Amino acid sequence: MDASKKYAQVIVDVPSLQVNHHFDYAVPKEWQDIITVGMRVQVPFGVRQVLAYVVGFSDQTDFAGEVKPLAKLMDEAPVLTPELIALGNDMSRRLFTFQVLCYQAMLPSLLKVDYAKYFLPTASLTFENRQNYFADEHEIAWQEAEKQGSLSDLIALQKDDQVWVDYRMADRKQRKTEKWLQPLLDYDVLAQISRDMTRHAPKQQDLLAVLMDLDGQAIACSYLRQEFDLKMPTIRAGEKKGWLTVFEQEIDRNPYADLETEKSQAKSLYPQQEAAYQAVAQAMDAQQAQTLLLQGVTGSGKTEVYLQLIQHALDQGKTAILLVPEIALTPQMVTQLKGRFADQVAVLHSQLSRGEHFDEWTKLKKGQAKIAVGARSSIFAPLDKLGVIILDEEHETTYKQNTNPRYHARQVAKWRGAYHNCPVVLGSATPSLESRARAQNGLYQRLLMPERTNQQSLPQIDIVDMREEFQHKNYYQFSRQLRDAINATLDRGEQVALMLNRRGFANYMQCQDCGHVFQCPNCDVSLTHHYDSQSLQCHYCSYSQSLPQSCPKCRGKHLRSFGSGTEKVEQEIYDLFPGRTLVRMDNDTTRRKGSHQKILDQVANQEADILLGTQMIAKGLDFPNITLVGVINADTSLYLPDFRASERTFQLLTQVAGRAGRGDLTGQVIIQTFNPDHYALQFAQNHDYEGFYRWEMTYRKVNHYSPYYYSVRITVANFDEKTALRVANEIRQQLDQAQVPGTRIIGPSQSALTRLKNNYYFQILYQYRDWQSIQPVFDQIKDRAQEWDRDHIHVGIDLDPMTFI
DNA sequence: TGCGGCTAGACT
DNA sequence: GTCTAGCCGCAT
Repeated sequence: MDASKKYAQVIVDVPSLQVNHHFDYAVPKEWQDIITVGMRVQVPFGVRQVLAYVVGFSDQTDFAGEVKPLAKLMDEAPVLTPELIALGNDMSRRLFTFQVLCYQAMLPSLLKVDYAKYFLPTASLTFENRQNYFADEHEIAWQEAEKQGSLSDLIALQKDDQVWVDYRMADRKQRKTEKWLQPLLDYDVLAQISRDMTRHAPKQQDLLAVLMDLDGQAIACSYLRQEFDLKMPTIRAGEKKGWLTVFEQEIDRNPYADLETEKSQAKSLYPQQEAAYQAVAQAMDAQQAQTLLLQGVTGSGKTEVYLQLIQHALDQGKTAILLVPEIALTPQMVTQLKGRFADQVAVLHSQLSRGEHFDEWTKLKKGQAKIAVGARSSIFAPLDKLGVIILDEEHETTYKQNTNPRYHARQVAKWRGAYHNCPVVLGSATPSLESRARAQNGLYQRLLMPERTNQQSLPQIDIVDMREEFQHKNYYQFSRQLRDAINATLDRGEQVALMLNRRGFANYMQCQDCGHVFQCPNCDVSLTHHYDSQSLQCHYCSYSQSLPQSCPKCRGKHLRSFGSGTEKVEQEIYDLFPGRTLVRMDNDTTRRKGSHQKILDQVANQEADILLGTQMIAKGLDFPNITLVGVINADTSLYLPDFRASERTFQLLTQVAGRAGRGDLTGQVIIQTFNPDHYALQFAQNHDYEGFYRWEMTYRKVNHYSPYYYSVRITVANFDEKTALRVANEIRQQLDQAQVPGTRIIGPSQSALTRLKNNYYFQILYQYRDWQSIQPVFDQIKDRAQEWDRDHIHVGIDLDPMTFI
């Protein structure tokens, strides 16, 4: 017995400030040898039973009250490693959120539990009431009572001691099992039984023969049925005679069982790839927790470098994580990975069922798979001995979670890299300004891959001024130039990809005559059109103006609000290009499982002439026959009320341009815009990331934006507008009073979506330089949030937000 | 005095 | 987050 395991320290599954610390429970003696840190347990918590995570042990407790014992162990093996427990602790403090939410974020949803309550009769329940409420049932689910309207009656009966409430907790984890049999007797004994059998029993004889063959090995019962036509009754009969024993064996679901994979070999690297590979491999060999920024143009062969780095980790007896944006996790990509690493890789993504997700996770946990590939949350893959962590398309904003815990996978990656002494690779053609700047300052090592591996030059990019189209009375969303180019491309038997830029859903106002976009005089971001108040508002500061009638620049009267309304495009394609086949790829058409693959197959088999899609088509598609890429509307992402709007647009355009000319054919790109002179478009046209970086850094510096300043976004929501604003002002005051040097406070201002779910939203933007210095004041705000929450005033803290809507 | 509604604070 | 003891106000 282990005396130091007298008490278990647990974090309960209750996301609330008052219980955001560990509780001590007594460990029953019989569990002291099997319980470990990281297991899930069931504990009595007040009158309820709740789930809790074991985070530590001690042989004494500070708690003065009655220490209750653990109720149940939920796992045979821990689900969290000591590393992940420490990470969750750090994360929660850093992000001003609850520890338990961090643990939940790390685990497959199948490891959550469902809570339920049941009414059960006591001895004093009257006959009449039993007839009335229970009828033939021995218990009534709380939810059921609620539905049938008998809840208040039953609660009354509870007070009268006629019924009691049973609090239950049900594990969602249910392993899929199948029946196996274990032979119990030796060959000689079985042979003897076989000889001694007097009655005519052919099936039994067959069974004995199989058992002799097995030589003590366990086997799936289903195998006996398939191969020897021996069914369960026969086997059960053998069990009764003591020949064998039947047991339930856990099986793995394999979501990719039907995926055909071709074994792929490591390709030889080009010199630029080799140099990048060597730099990372060196850091891996030296066990250095270094961050490397791999800046390679689209088509420069980053993926092959990743694959070989992962191979290097495996060769060292280590493991690896590869993060990709969800959108890039196409069946194509999975096939490629499985081809190289077969069963060594576990792929985690949102289209897997809960069970499948859990099984993939389990493979990592058990060490059956050594490589985790997936979207954001895969950064928590339960792997030991990490050799390398790679984030592909590191600039993608989807790496930041936009619900609590609002973590950024890049930040977590660096934390884990430091823990394991392994390098973190950030790959992108268009790195985030933050990462690029860190490379500039020497915090990251910068690796360049400026050439495409197919030796093709980057595609020619043309910018079309849509204002002119408008003036020539072309009211279609297709310019004459794009129409001609589409026709020419299709006539050559090649394919076209068209991107509809629908980022975000804030509406900005633009003059159709001169392209002028209404912007905030204070903040240098575009104003948002609020339909309810018929005004233009800045939601950084509180600037507001009534809806203008004419353009202040050219006096034109054709003002239009942009942001959505792109449904027409599909119809226009049918009108303008009759007889051509079109496939659409957006959130609506790819939601169903396998539909993504179907669309891609259609394009690959050239069953479709035109691929029309949202941002989705900008990422990771590789079709040699697509030679023309058209961007219908480059502007929508340019005028989001967000200081990163230019950066996003530049990245998006560069990426989508990279889809053209992947094969031997030369690519062409046409970008339609009302703002042909905007620097994001100009730099994208010239494939000039460095130029964009320098220009954008100046803008960020002047306006105190990231990476010069970091920010925290505080949101306040309440059904009453005045209350929300009052609390927002209170918070503003509190921040003012804290007087942290080097900080700036903007707002409160109305959120772009003023009223959502019948709540009014206000936000404050707090710009800071050093997290340590702001921690105290935000801890205070977090503490008060509990009070406000009681009054349904929801205060949220988002560290380094990615959106401002 | 008895009750319903509400809220502060406990939950190991 | 969920629960309850204990408080208030109101009706008896």
